[in-house]
Amino acid sequence: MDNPTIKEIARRAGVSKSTVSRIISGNGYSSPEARDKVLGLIEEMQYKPNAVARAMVSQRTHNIGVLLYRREHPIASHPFYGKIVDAVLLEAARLNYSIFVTTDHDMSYRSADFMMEKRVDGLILISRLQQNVIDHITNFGLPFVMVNGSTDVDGVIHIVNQDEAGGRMVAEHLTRTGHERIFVIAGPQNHRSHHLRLKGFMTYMRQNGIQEADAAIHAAATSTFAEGYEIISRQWNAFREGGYTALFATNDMLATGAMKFLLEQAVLIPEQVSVVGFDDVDFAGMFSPSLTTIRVDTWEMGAQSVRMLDKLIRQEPNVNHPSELMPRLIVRQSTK
Amino acid sequence: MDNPTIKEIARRAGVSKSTVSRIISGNGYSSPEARDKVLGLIEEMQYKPNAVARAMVSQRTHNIGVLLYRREHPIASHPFYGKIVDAVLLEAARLNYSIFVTTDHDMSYRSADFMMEKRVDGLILISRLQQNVIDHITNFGLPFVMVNGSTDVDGVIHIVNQDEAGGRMVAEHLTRTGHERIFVIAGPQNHRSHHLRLKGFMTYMRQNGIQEADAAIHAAATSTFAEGYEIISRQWNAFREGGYTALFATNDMLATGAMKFLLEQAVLIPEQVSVVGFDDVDFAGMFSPSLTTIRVDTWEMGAQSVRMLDKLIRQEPNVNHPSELMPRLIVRQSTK
DNA sequence: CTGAAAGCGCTTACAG
DNA sequence: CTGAAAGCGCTTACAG
Repeated sequence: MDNPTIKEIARRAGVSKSTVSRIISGNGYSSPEARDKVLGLIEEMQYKPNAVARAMVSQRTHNIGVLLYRREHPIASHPFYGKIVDAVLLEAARLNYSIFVTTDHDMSYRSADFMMEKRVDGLILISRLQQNVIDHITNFGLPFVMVNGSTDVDGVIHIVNQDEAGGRMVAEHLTRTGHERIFVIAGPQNHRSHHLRLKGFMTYMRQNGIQEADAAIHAAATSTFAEGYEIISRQWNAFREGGYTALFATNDMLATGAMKFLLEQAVLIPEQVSVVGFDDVDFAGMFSPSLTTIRVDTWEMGAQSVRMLDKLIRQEPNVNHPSELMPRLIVRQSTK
Repeated sequence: MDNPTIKEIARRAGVSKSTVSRIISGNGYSSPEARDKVLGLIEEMQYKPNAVARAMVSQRTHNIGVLLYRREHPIASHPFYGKIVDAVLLEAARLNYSIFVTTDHDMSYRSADFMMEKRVDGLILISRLQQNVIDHITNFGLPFVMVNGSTDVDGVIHIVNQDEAGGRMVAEHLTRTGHERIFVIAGPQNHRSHHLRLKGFMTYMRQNGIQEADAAIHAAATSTFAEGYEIISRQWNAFREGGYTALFATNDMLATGAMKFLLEQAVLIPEQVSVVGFDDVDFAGMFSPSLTTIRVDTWEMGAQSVRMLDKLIRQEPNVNHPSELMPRLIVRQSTK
C-alpha cells in the first residue's frame, strides 16, 4: 500500500539499489537489460522518487522560501506584491524550484528561522526589511535576494524599480499638461519606494520652477485605499480652497482611494482634477475613470529575483547586481 | 562554517546524540545537568533542527501543497482566489504547516506529481478540477481537500459557498427594489459556482412569476473584467432597446467590467441601471459607484480547508464534511 | 557494467 | 537516566 521505494524496485528487478539509482539519474553505466527492466517497473509501480531523501544526501532541497512582510492585509493577494509572487511562482517552476510562501505582519526571526529549518536553498525577501533579520539570515549562510525592500542593504542583491525616475515622469506629465497646483499624497516615507517617488517628483518640480508651496504634501501612514480616501476627505476644504487641479499619490491604492472620494463629491475627473497613481496594479485600469499611473514591471521583478537567487544558490561566479527596472507612464482617463 | 548538527552538540556536551534528541523533543528522561549543557550549546551555536532529516524519519514533512488551477492570469494574486490563499497561509502557520504554492493553467499531473515527490502531507486543490487528476492523487494515498472546485466529487471534502442561495439573494434584492427586466452575464457554466449562482437566480425569478424572457442571459466564456466589458459592449443595442433596468453578473470581475462600459456610455448607476456582482472582492467596494454584491466568506474557506486537511492528515476519526458557507448580500452604491 | 558500504541528520525502541 | 544500533530513502565513491 505504501509508495514503492528504490529498494522495492531493486528487489523486483533483481538488481541492487545502486543500479536503480544510476538508471534513474542517468549517471554511470547500466546495461540495456537492467534499464528496460527497471524503467518498466518504475512505470508499472508508479514509482515517485522521494525528494526528501534526495535532499538529505544532496544537501539541496530545490525549495525556495518567499517571505512577504506587510503590515496590512491583504498580503499574498495584494494587488502589487501578489503580482510579484505570481511571477516568482512561474519562474521558479521553470527552474525546477518549489516555493514556500510565508507571510508575516512584521519582519521577524520566526518566519525566517522556520524557512531555515526547512533547509530551503534560498530566500526571497519582499517589502518590509530590517537589518537585524538580514544579519540573522546572512549569519546562517543562506543565499537571499530582496525585492522592493523598504531599504537598501550593502552588498545585498536588491531588485527594485527606478522609483525616482517614475516620480519625475509624473511631474513631467502633469506640468506639461498645464498643472501647477498639485495635491500630493505621500505613502510611508520610511519605505524606499514611496520616498524616492516623492523625491523624484519634487526634484522635477523644483527644477522647473514650480514653487515648493504649490505642491502640498500630505503624509500617509499606510499605503492603502482607505488611507487615500481618508486623507483627501480630511483635507477636503483645503483642497477646494487651494485651487488644486491635480492629485498625485505615490501608489495606486492611495490614488484610487482619493479618487473615490472626489467622485463622491461630484468632482469631474479629469475635467476638474487630474489624478495620477503609481504601480499600475490591475485594478488601476478597471476603475472609472481608469487611472493614469506609472507602470512598474512587477513581472520582471519576480522573475528576476528567482533567476538571481538561482545564480547565488549555484554559486555562479561574477553575479552582478541587476540594473534597476525602468517604469513607464501609462496615460489613461484620469488625466488630461 | 556549516550549521551545527545534533552530533556536534552531542560531542561538545559530552553526551550521545540520543540524549540531545531527547532533550530537544522533550520525550523521555534527561538529567538536569545534561539538559542545561545541551540547551546552552543549542543557544550558543544557534542550532536549528534539520526539518528534512526529521521528515525522513517521521515520514511527515509538515508541508502542505496548494494547487491553484486557473486558465487566466492573475493566479495567486487573483482577487478572489488570492484571498483564499491568504487565509490558507495564516491558518497553516497557526497549525505549524508550511505551504508550497503551485499555480498551473490547467489541472495537470505534473504539478500534483511534483508535490507528491516533495512528500507533502496533504494537498489543497483550488478551482479547476478534473476527475483523472483527482484519481491520480487518491491513488497515491495523499489526503486532500478541494476549495471552490469546478465540480463536486463523491466522497471528497469540498469547501464551497452556498452559491445557489446567493443567486436567490440577488434575485430577491433586485425584484424587491422593483426590477423586472434584468440583463444577466453568466460566467462559465461548467464551473460549479457560476452554474449555481445562475440557477439560484433563475429559480427565484421563475417562482416569483417573472417571465423567463425578461431575464436575458448572456454566456461569458471566462470570468474576467475584460469579458464583462466585452459582452455588454457587444450587446449594447439590445440592452438599450430591451428596457433593462438592472444587470447581474455571476462574479464581481464580470460585473465591474460591464459597469465600466456602462459608465463610459454615461449611464447613471444606479439611477438608470442597477448592477449586482458576486464574491465581494476587495475591489468591489472601491469602485465608483461601489458594487452591490454577495459576500463569499473566502477567509473562512481558506482557514477551513487547512483545518479539514489537518484532520485528514492526522487521521482524526469521524471527520464530517463541513457545511457549505452562507454568503450575504452587501448593498452598496450600485443598486437602488 | 554492478553491488556493498557508508553516510546525509535525525528519532526511536532496546538494553543497560 | 543514558548510549549503541538500526533505520528513514536515497546517492556516491569504491572495489570488483
